[in-house]
Amino acid sequence: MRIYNTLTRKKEEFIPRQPGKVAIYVCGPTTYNYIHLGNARPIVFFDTVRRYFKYRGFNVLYAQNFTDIDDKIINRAREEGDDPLALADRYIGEYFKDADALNVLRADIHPKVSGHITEIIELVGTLVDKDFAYMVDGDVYYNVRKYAGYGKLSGRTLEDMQAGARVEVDARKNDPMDFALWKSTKPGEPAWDSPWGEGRPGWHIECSAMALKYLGINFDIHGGGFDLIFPHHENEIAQAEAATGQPFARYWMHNGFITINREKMSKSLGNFFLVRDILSKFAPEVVRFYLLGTHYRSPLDFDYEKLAAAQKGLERIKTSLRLLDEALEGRESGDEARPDLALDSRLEEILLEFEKAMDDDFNTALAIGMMFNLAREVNSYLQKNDFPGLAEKIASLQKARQMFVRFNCVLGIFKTSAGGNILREDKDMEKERLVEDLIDLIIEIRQTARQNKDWPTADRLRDRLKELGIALEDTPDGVRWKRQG
RNA sequence: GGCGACAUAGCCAAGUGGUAAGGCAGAGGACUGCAAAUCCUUUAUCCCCCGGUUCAAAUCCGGGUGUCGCCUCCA
Repeated sequence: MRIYNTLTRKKEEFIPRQPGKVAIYVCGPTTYNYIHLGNARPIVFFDTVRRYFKYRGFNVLYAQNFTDIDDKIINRAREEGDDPLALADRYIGEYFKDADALNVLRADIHPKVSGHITEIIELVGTLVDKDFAYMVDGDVYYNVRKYAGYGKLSGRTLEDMQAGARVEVDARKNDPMDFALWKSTKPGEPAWDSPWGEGRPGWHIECSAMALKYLGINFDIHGGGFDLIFPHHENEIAQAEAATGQPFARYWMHNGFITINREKMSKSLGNFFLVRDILSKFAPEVVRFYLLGTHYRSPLDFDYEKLAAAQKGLERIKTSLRLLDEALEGRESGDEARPDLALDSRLEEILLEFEKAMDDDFNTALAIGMMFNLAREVNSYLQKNDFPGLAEKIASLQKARQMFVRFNCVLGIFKTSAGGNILREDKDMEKERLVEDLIDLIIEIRQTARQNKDWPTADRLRDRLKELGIALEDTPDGVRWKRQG
């Protein structure tokens, strides 16, 4: 497998710290609001990375943190008259609602800052002891001039950064780029005792402390959005490597932004779309499919038209799955089941291409292309062979179905049951069943009309159903229906 | 001011030296009572522009134009 490493600016062969194991840390959200689509991209992408490692047989240790102590949370809590930690907790709950909907698997560990104050204080203490940090009025700052590697991730020198002169000058700091490890308490803020007085952690120290605690030194992959390269990840490296004297993480992966009219989606610009608002208009599988349709390092421009186009594409894959299921329904693979050699070798090719795509820096866009190729092979085969008439040769079709499931295991687009069946949204199943029965009834009536060549009635029923979002399809084997829009 | 990324058909989007995946939209055909779905065929002589390297470049190098990002909270 090859991974683009921000640290070296090139694709490198992935060599795990320990054979067969991979430890991944991804920077999670600061929980003071619902997540927007820009937040969802890394969540979905790195979930896919993790799934692929598992698919490749790795033992995966996956950690994603929550920042539950932060200026923005404190401000928000003040506005709402709430307790900051309670507010953060509430939004962690909301986060899981959105992430679950997008079929994001739970991380092995979801550490929170508030639960790791001891580790953080210990790490800050080490940095102070080793003279990488200094105290001013109860604040503790990291001294960037003491760490020779500062800037290696973002590819800048301290001189480069200061040329911008956008850093506010704080005379108390040794260098304008020095950043807070520990902030002294202010009235009304959550605070903890420390050797430097009451206070709370700075933003960057938490990830160094928690990643070191759970994943250890020199762990495999650290991920997050491009905007975290500097200063967040640069600072994480400076803290961890100064404290341990060892490399922090081996591979740094950063996803590109979601844009709106080619401009970064961000809270400060106010051009963001909340995941739950999008999910009120489109199925979660469409959103996930859309997010994975572009390579993770490229920007992805969002608007509802593009989501609609993705929905139509996904529809094609679902149709193929449905046709396949219909063809296989009631058939068991027995002794008479022979593979179709031509189809088999095509399937094999597609599988290899899929894995090759994923091996090459997680090229999910190409991988999805392979899903379309698979759909075309299946559809074309069923068409050519007039399949429901053929009792044998189902072995290859079963293999094709298995491939859909395997691809889905990695991409996580459809929710699947334990048996690998791809399920539809299973809310309100009872109502659902009634609706289905009613539609079947209407279809029966329409079939009678058709037998009587009463086309106006038949067409009217079909048109009315269409208005209600139910599309009918007449086929030689009977009538099929599906939801539309 | 410093650093960096990107520019592929009407739209979205892979492809980083060997002669342009895939999807959406469009066109023609098969199938159909008409549709839908599906299948088949078709849609970029060419990958922002100009130079260079090479037997060979969308892909490498130099220059230009444009768009975006980071340098401040941000996924």
